[in-house]
Amino acid sequence: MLSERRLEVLRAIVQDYVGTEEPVGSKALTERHQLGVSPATVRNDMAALEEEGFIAQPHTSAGRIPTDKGYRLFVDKLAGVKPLSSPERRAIQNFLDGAVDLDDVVGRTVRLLAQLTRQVAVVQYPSLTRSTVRHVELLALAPARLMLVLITDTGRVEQRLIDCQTPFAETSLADLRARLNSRVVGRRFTDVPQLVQDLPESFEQDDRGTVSTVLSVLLETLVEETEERLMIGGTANLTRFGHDFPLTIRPVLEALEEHVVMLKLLGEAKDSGMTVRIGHENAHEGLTSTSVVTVGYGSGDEAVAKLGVVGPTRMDYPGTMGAVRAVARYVGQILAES
Amino acid sequence: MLSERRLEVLRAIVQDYVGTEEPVGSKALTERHQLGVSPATVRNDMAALEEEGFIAQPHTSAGRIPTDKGYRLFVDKLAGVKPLSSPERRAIQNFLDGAVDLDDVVGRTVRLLAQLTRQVAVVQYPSLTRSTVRHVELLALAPARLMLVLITDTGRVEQRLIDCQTPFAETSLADLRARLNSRVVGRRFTDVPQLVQDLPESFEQDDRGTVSTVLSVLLETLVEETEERLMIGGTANLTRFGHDFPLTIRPVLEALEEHVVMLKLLGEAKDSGMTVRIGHENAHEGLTSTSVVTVGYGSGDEAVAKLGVVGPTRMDYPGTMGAVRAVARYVGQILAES
DNA sequence: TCTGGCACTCGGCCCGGGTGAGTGCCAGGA
DNA sequence: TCCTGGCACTCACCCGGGCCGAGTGCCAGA
Repeated sequence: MLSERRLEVLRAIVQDYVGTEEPVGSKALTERHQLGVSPATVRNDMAALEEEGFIAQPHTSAGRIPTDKGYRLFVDKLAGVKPLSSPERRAIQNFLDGAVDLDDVVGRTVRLLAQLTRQVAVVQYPSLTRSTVRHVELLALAPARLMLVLITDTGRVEQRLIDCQTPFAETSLADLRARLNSRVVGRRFTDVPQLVQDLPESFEQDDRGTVSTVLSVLLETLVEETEERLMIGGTANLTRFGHDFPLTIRPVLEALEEHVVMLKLLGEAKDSGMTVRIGHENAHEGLTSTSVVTVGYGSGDEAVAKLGVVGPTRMDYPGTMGAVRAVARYVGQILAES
Repeated sequence: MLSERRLEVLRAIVQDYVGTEEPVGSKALTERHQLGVSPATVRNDMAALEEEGFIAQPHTSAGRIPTDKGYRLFVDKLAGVKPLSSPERRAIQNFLDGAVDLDDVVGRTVRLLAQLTRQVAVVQYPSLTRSTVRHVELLALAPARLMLVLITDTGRVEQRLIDCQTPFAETSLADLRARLNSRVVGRRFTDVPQLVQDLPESFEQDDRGTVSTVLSVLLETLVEETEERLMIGGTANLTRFGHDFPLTIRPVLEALEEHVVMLKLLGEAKDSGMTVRIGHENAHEGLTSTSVVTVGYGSGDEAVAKLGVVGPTRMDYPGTMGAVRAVARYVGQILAES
């Protein structure tokens, strides 16, 4: 295994490279860090680190830069999570407290995270799958035209139009509304199908068709809307990516716009705790030169969605992880209050 | 005024420059276009065009490139709007027909427009100001907690939580709901304040406070949500912008993320017909090297919102204008159907 | 008014030398 | 055994000079 000092050298290399964005050499290292040994010794350590694949040289006679494997070791063994300063915490709280509805909460979170980390922020809307029903509303827009409105405990609202074959009496509508709500309010979305299964039978012959239609639209909505939504911001920070722009940035922008891709990415992360995926650890090929830091957040103990940032592999991991974790906590609090 | 031929030369310069992205010289021009004159003559014309500020030289002994003023003349006098091919039209219609709700319509429109023009697409959600009310719903979530849901004729839904000081009987709630709807359904949002002004007076003393609260939240929602929303896509196309990346692209990304800025931009455009703002004609300084093509769209005769694209000043104006106009028409149709 | 000719300009490219950061290796010392 | 100073070597980068060619402006003649 690598000696203590070699790990220390790796840490120093990562820190310097993240700071300067330039390959770091042995002399510069000994000058900037108190390693207690000479450049020559560091060179030997570097040779060993390179042998093991933790660092690499862009070309002969250049300094070293960390590889994905090197960052991985750094994140796992060498880096802590840097807590935010109190002013930063206060700023977060103040900023999030001003939110008026769910869209606003998510929007503010994205902006906050992007600004704090100076990277691209990704925030998933609270998932319907893990949410519960706050209310189901049925409105008659016209004699044979209904609107279904679904409200979740996280404040999300979904609506659907329903065209019925036959008109539906206002009293029956009120009846259906009441029965539907008494069954599903407070229940999880995943349980709804079972809970409403036998509902049509309890209605009169004439209304059964319409009731079935309404239920099928409701179930459809549940399935469709289980596809999660997300919001992305801070893409301007991509310009701080590196020198060789167009080629690096383009696939990243494309991946970010494909929400399906991003959702898959979030889905692959652990449900609880922080996940860091570095460079080629990301399956999507547009993101192989980026690192993704994600964490779950929720209104209670349980995570209802995830948020995170996408940045260059040469990012400030401790700082980023600290910011991501802190933001997730505060968003959780805000959601719990509303 | 400029002679016919000089205009022709300008047109040729714009076309070639847009195609090649390189300064165009007199010889190349005569070779690629049937101008019927020699390079020397063209040089004289170019000198005149430069004198008038329509074209410029990046440096001595280089070809000419159009200035903003040159593009302006091109768009106003020389360029038509290129209609789309029938396959393209069919593709648009097919793609948009699959949309299930308003979010989906807007989302698909953005993607479509971005793909068609290979530029950044901006689509504004149908405006509340110019919309009419389809339905107002009031739900009792708890004895002293209501939810207000506002549904527009374009399918947009807004909701707000209301905390009341005193509980509100279900019958009063139904009463309020009915009276509210009978007054505002089918009316324009801007007319709502007047229409509900005297509503509290018609209620019993006990309920007046709550009714007032509800109304004030309703009016607040109208004001707040008159701030329009928009969706943006195709930012990956920014990478095709030019050679000198980071500096060009960064302010554009920043402007695009500031929805307020973009909304202002759309607001400055004409309500009907197509608007093209070229380079420095855009007030926001992040966008002075871009051109913005916008057009209003709506479910009926009247425009309810705008959409458009943001691209480099050296864009294919006829093609872009054709695509923007066509998409706007089809979106209008889709909205009218729903 | 257009044309061909001509001299001129200047950015881009290639080449070659100098510079310096950084390396690998080795022999000597703790 | 491990660390250190010394040394030769490599190679990216910078800089200046020279060549090339596209493109220009001007002018005299048709």
